[in-house]
Amino acid sequence: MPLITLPDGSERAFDNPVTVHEVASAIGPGLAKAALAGRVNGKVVDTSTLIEDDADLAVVTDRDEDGLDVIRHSTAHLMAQAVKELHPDAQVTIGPTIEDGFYYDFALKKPFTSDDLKAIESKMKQLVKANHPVQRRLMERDDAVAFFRNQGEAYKAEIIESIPSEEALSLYSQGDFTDLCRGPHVPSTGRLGAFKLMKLAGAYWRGDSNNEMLQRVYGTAWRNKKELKGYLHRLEEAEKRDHRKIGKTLDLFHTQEEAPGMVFWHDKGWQIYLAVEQYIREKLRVNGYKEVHTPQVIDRSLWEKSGHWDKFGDMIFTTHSEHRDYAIKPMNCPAHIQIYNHGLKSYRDLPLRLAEFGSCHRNEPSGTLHGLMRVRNFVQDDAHIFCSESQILSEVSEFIDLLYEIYRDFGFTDVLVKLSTRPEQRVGADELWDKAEKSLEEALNHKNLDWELQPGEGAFYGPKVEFSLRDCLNRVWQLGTIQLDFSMPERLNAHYIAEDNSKQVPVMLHRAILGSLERFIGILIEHYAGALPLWLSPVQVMVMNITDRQADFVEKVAVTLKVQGFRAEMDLRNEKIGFKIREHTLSRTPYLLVVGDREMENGTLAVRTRSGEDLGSMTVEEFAVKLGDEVKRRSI
RNA sequence: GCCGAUGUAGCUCAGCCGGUAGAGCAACGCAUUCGUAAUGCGUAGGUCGGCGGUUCGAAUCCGCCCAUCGGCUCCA
Repeated sequence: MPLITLPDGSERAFDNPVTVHEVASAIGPGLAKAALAGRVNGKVVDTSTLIEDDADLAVVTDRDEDGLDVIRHSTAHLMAQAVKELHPDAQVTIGPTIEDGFYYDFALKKPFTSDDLKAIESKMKQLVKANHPVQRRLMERDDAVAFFRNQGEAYKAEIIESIPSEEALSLYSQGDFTDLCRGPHVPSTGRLGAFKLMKLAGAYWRGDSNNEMLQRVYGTAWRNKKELKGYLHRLEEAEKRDHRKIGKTLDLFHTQEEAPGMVFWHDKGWQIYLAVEQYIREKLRVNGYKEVHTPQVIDRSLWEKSGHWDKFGDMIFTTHSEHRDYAIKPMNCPAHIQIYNHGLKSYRDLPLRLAEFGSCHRNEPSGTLHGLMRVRNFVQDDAHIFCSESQILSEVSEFIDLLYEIYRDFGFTDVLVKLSTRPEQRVGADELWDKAEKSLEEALNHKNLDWELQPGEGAFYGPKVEFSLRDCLNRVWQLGTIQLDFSMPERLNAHYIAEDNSKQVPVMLHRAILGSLERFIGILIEHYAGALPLWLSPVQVMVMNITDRQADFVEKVAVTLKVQGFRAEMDLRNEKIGFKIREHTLSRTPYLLVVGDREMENGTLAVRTRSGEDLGSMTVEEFAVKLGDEVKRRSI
């Protein structure tokens, strides 16, 4: 006699066990028709699920987030069904939902082509029209293994074998297609429809690069056609923000075949770079860091001692001279320890914070390079803090404050925080790791941050916290990090004399806020779609004449602004003013100053913003004050 | 590194079945001196990513390499 409690608190009693669908029908035929799944005591289940005892039930429709997830998951199954019908020799593996959609991995000798994708999509549409009921049934583990082996589905059988034996296995069938799946799924294929197959990709079986590569098909799925269209439109808009595209059109930087993964900064891009670097330099100075500079080419013996040669040898660029092997430095830390080691240190010297904008090279695998986001030559706002164990918490804490302050200045508030703990391959005693992980966790909680744990993802020498932002296509990139290191100072003989006159090894904190400046600028460009805040804009002001008569006046204005430290340029070309305005608006110059006879007579400027706003006329002095104020406030 | 796709003028792109390349914008020249998102006319510009092969003949077909793009793996 189940008593069903609905989300609005109302209760309905039934004489016999009922399915979710039956409850929905009892409430109303409209709801029954709209039901995609049910949420029984918080767990999402099929509409065919039988409820035997008293329970809370919410009927899940497409207006529910869980409903959308069910749609996506079922669309993945629909795709697998279509693939099996078109390519009977394909083996299915896994097909989860992801943000905005789903993917499914297939094992198939012949690579899919984009034509195959079209064919699969049409087949999916046919299957939707056929409106196959989706049926769930349970199967014994051994039977299930036999069932899938029998169908030539070796991967599925392997998955089942890895599922704990006490768990019941559910199989879902639609038409001739049966898949192992936890579910839940929509009641029938006719409930799907707003989907599109997006791209093909390779993916390793079980995410392990030692395994064979499968073919992954990505798709997107939505509640209805309108939402799908909206999503595709958002994608198109996002692609316009791509920093590689903007970098080209705004003439910021380029890359070329002869130097893969390394950036040729053009003058405008370099202005941004310098503005960012100068800003950070000032922040570091105020916050007790000492800026240093170390060699880019250092004998390999130092990297052997630090342990990097062993672990990352194949990713270190090398060079040699007079029978000596050198590494082009992949990081600054061993060099900073050399500076630390120069002269005996006392506990009174700690914490010692050494910062460097050091150019580092890493031979990243070719397939991973990506615009400014993943490069082989980069500069970080890198620093190493040498401190005692008792100073860790306060140092980490202060670092987090500084990081958020800086992100805010750049206009970033949506920061993802992750704590990565000890990996399998590591150095250092477990007690040390316990302590290190705990102090990071403590610092994060102390700051009331939402953070995610990434077990086993720490560096080989210590745990770390990562701070990430998303790019225009929603891909996550790590920028800031703070990493505890109990190992390298010891390996490289760093010491200090403690209060009790004993010789101690300092703890080293590796930390960066922006991370690689290249990547950070890539994120900046995308975040602002090229229209950087005034203080970062490569050209802040463009002064333009209407006819040749005003050329001298324009030049005077431009020089006046330049002398005051503004990045002002002038455009004296023999072009119509509309043409010039259009060009400099498209190049995202924040302020456009127009000088005609009228202005020249009054000694003023007509001020226009890149967003098309007319700020009226003002004198150069007035404009310079306004500009200076805005730069100082770093207004966005 | 692995899987797949792509690579034509400075940029964006066209070029069917093999017959020695084409547009728009930009550039350059001339005219125009103009008031807030494109003035008109003209000129010039390409070893079709590289190397090799098939062919009477290759941007087009085949092979290898390089780079880029989308993923996967990796990321001190």
